[in-house]
Amino acid sequence: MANRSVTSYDVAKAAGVSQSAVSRAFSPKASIAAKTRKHILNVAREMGYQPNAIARSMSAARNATHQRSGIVGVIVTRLQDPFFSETIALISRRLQAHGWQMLLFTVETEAEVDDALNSLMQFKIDGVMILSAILSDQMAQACKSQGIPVLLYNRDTDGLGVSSVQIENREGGKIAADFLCETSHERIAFIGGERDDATSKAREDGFADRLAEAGQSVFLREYGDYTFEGGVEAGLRLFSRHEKPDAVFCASDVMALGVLHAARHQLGLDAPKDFSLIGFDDIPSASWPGHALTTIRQPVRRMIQDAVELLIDRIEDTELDAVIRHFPGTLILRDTVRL
Amino acid sequence: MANRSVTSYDVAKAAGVSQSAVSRAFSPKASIAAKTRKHILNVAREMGYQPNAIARSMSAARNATHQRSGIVGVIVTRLQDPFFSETIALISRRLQAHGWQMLLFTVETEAEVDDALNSLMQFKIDGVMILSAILSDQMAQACKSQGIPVLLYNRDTDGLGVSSVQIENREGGKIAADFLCETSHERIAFIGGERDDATSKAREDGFADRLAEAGQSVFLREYGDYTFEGGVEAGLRLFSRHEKPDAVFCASDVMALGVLHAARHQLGLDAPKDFSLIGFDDIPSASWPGHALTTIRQPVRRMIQDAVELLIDRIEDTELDAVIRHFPGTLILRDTVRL
DNA sequence: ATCTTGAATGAATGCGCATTCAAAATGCAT
DNA sequence: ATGCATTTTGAATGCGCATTCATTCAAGAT
Repeated sequence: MANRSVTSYDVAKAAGVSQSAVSRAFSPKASIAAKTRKHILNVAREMGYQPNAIARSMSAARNATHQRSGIVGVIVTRLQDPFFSETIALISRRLQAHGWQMLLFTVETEAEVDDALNSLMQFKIDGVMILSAILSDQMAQACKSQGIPVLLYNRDTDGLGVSSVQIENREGGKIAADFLCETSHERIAFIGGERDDATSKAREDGFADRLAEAGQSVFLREYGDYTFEGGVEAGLRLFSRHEKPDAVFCASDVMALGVLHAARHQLGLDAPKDFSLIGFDDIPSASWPGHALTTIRQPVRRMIQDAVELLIDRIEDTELDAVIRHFPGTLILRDTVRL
Repeated sequence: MANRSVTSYDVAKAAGVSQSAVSRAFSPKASIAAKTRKHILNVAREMGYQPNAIARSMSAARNATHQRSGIVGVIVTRLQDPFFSETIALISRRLQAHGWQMLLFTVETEAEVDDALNSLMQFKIDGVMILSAILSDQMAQACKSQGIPVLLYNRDTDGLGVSSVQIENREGGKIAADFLCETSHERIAFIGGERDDATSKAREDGFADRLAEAGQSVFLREYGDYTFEGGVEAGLRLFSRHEKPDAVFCASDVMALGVLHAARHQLGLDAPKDFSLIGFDDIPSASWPGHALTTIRQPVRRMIQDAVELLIDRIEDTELDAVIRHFPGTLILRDTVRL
């Protein structure tokens, strides 16, 4: 049943030319008469022929010219998180715009990244983007020796010699701290993602440092696992204390929304009446009228655009050096903080 | 710079065996002495050798045995929609659990599906899943002739002879209608996705039919483009009328949440006090305390599980017939309807 | 009409692997 | 030991394509 698919030889025979001619007809810059090309393309279309991308990349393997598979690997954690799904959607779009395909690998924990990369590498991907996770020295080395450019998105490179595009997490924490100090808050709490997650920690550190500079300290710290439910729980813990915080800074919007919903519907509190709330990311639902969450926005579009371009540039010119690019977050003032 | 990667020949030489032996060492069921295999695997590991999946699938191309690339294509629209991102996350997991990789293609409109599939097919994917979109007869034919199983998720197959896993959209609409009639609502409005989207239409039709059976009719119809903002706009239009609806059924939760936020914060109305509101999908944020949206739940986990298994079964046994599987939606009663 | 030049073409080759086929090695029973 | 059945091994092959190399062809120059 499953027809073996049409090959360039079949088309060649049908068109009365050689296989080389067929190949050339499908190679834009090849030397072939316009008339011949047109004829071949017609025959090919009728037969439903499509060059086999796999074979194509096999064949290309020996020319230094462009041994590309046309596939970029992307490794992501927490895809169900709105921030990441938005990110992936954008990456996908931009990659496609440049003619690349995306092989997407989801992992549960950072520890799985190495394995994921290993699987991906079997496909001889042209490059790889790793979102909010880091790879081991060893894998970084392996990628380098195979000539596969790596781009870390929202994660420090730790001297791995790979490119990176990231939001300034520490600065973001500082912005939040500055704002809360200036508006005379006194019992300022923090809710992180996971206790030892690098991103969360950087936001926490920047936040705590700036608070210290203002003569304050972090009133309470909780961790909400980067989920809505985690935010709810953390919020509940925070406000169950005798002395309640008058401000909460969350390392992600999803958790901040958890705090907001928990406060309103389980604690009978509200922001900004009873406390101020600041999130991080600026996901779409942060701006919904009922939320109006004040947050630190990541310029996602520009970051993704840069990330994709940086990666592609390195794929196309392997001599290029790794680039690290930082983007500042911006405070988006909405209704969850008292002024 | 870019080291040409290690091949099975390199390993063979280093291990003092033939290339065949190396290949066999990496093929679980091949006939090779345990000792030899172990030795080869050791050498390979030291050299950082990984079989090239591309070449592997090239080579396999001639044996009927298993000409697999190990890649499943997935085509999706509106990836930023929480419902789809959750779906993709689940698909990815399940595919990986079965040892498959996912080549993800995002499209803006259904019209792009054919092109997307064409791109994907160049990679000789083993199968393809298309989410909430349909493909042309022609492409369906092309897939069949190339022996690539297709699975449509949440879309009718229209006699295309491909597999499908879908929620019962008409039934879902009926459930909503039944409930609103039984609770004596009288001015029942509907908000669809796009006016001619098949899914939206099926929900609308089931809804309208059942309303008619109960001697009612759809009070007002609006369309919200499946987005939050669209829901807001549609809600605003609905409630700007002199005679306001006392119930609204939305073809998706995201739109329903738009209506809810608009009502509360721009219209000074609330559900269920001033009107009842029912969504569709049961996305995570529908259950957030501040929303507590009554909705028609899709059993996403089971649907995805079935979808992936159905597709893989057909990949592994091409003789299998296409299967169409329907899942019922369930009314999840929360706080946005008056009883 | 002849020569030169560049373009167009086809035959042959190799990318990295799995598999087939035939040869060699091993195990076992006699 | 000897014979036979198995298992293990290596050489050779082809998957579908792009490319190289040598050849042919067309077109302008003299």
